[in-house]
Formats: sequence, C-alpha cells, structure tokens
Amino acid sequence: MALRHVVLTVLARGGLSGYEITKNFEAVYSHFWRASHQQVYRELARLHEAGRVTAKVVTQKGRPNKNVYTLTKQGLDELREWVSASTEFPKPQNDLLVKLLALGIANPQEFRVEFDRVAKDAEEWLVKLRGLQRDCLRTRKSWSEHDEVLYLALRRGLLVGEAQARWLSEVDVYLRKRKITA
Amino acid sequence: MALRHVVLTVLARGGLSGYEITKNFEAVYSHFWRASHQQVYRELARLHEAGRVTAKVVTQKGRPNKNVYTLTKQGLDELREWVSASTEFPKPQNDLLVKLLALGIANPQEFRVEFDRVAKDAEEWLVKLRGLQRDCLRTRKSWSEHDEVLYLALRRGLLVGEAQARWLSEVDVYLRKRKITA
DNA sequence: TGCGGATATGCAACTAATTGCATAGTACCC
DNA sequence: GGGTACTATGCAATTAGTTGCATATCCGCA
Repeated sequence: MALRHVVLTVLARGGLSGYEITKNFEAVYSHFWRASHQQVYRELARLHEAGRVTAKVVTQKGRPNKNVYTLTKQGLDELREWVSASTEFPKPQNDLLVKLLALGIANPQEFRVEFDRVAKDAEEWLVKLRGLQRDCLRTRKSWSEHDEVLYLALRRGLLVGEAQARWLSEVDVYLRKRKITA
Repeated sequence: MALRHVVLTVLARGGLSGYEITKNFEAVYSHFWRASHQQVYRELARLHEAGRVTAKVVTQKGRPNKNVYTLTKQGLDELREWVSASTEFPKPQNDLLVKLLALGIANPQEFRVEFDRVAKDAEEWLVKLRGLQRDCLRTRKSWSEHDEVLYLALRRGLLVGEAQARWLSEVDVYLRKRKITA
C-alpha cells in the first residue's frame, strides 16, 4: 500500500487539495512517483473514510472551490509507523529483457527499431535529469532538508538511469554481434 | 499486460506445465521476473481461453498428472507482435525515497535500523548476482543464444543493483550528516 | 455569446497483482 | 499408519492501478 503513504507524506508538509497533490506529483515527484488524479482522489477519499485526514472546503476567487485535506493525529501515527516498518524489495521486472528472450521467434529488424527508440528515450531522460541536477546545485547553499531529500531523489534517478543506459549499450553490442542493425 | 507475454515467451521454447513455468521463474528468471503459481495458472487459463495455447494432459508415474501447454500459431503471432510493439517506460517508484521525505516527522533511529537492513539486503543481492556471474562465465564457450540473453539479464541485475548500492551509500552519507546513526 | 483551456472533482468499469485457502497424488521416513 | 515434503492445480477475496467518461467553475478571447 504505497500510494496511501505517499499521499500521507506530502500532506505531512501541510494541507493540500487533491488537485495540488496531483500537480505536485507531476512537477516535483514525477521522476520517482507517478499517480493519476483519479488515483489521488480515490486515495484521499479512503484516507478520509479512515480518519487519517480531515477535509475542509476552501472557497476561492477566480477558480472553483477546493477540498483541502489535513493530516490527523491518526494519519501522522500511521505514517510514522510505516516509515519504520520493513521496506519491500523493488521488483526486477523488465519488459525489454523478455523481448530479448523472445527474439528468436520475432522479427529482429522490427525489434531493432523499437530498441533504438527505447535507447533514445533513456538518453533523453538522462539529459533531462542532468539538467535538473545543474539547476539544483546552483542553489545548494540555501537548501532545506526537504530540498536535500529531493536532491537524493534526483541522484537515484541519475544512478539508476545511467545503469540502464550502460546496460542498453551492452545489449547493443550483443545485437550487433548478431547482425541485428537498424 | 506483461505476464501474458512472459508466459508466451517461455512457452515459445517448448511445451511446459504451469508448475514447470513457475519453477522456471523461481530458478532461472527470479532476478528479472517474479510471479506466483496462482498468477501463472490464471494466465494459462486465459491464454487457453483465447486460443493462444493448447493444453494436453500428460500422465506421469510417481507424481500427479500435469497439463502441458503449447503455443498455437495465434500465440506465436501475438508474441511476435508484442516484441515489435512499443515498450513501456519503467516506473521510477521507490518506497525508501518516500520514507526519506517523511523522515522529518518519523523516528530517525527506527528508520536507521530499517535503512541498514535494506542496505544489507542490497549487498547480499549483489553478492549473489556476482556469484551467478562467475558460474556463468566459466561456461562461456558453450553458450547458446538463450544463454547469452540470460547473461544479459544478469548484467542488468548487476548494473542496476550496483547503482542502487551506490545510491544507498549516498543516502548513508546524508543520514550521518544529520547524525542519524544506528 | 460561445469556445477553448486551466482548475477542480469524481464515478464506473476493467485489468492486474496479492493473499489465503483448498485439494490431491506420491514418496519417504519412523 | 501417521507425519512431512514435494509435485500439481486452482478458486475466491482483496487490493492496486488504469482508462474512459462526466461534471462544474472561471477566465480570456473573438
């Protein structure tokens, strides 16, 4: 039950509406957590039902009203408990690898096109993260603790992304050896 | 719909029973795909329903009978199509990172214990993969194409695992800086 | 006044994954 | 004969995630 705790975590920094949480996910957390607005609203409804958050309608000018959710003591307790609880081992699932295993019966040329697209995406992802890192480091002096952790999130994206890119280049060597070229 | 294609892929190498597929997952594929026997049996039932596989009861001596599933032309076509189709970008979700974000309101000592456990698991995982790599490389001369791809699977596990370990050591530095020690 | 776009929320249906449980044959040991 | 373990299959309930659709407010623009 991960999304539940992610939502509790973002609410721990202050009350937010479902919409604001979703926008936060897209803007700040997108390189380590993704969730659709439907998921967020449903999760908020559940948390409210379970007494982990309180809801308050805030009237706005110039835009529709919003429901601002705030952690209750129970919500805070549940989050605290979760942080200390055991963490699941991340799933090693990878689609591209399965495709490599099925390559024997597939059309290698067509696969090569798809492989190149994946490799290009991986490179672009890395370029994007490196850009973010540069922007981040410029303000290093004035980081809050939250900024520090966001930087660690970025580091994780970079390290894992670089590993993936290196792996893709090893796969490329293998494909060339098998004369599977674009 | 990934498991479906994983099952098709393993069946492409020859007919197998649900039990054999499950055992295969545990023994050979466990470091890049995991699925419970319940998942496998259900997926086989769906594939059978959809005409992607045929089933044949094989009577055995000394053990219960089994259902051996074999790919049909339709199954082979679906697999071929999937291999060339576009691949989803892997999810960057990570629990430990969320826990770091929630650290401000949690018990740092308790988190440290859990963090150390995760780091230890990551190290053990790497040791296991390095052992597998050594065993693998010993027989390099006589590798089939399938063995080559299994080696690529191992390489992926190693590269990603090493990235994760490096990230954990960066997190460790951060935790020490904040005087969060075991 | 009507249209597109951002803000804001949510239901319903579907698909996928997890967990717990149930069954049954055989082998081997004590 | 009873207990344990391995082979072999599967249902049912729950939880999680995805996709499509629906609704409503407000702004700016033509």
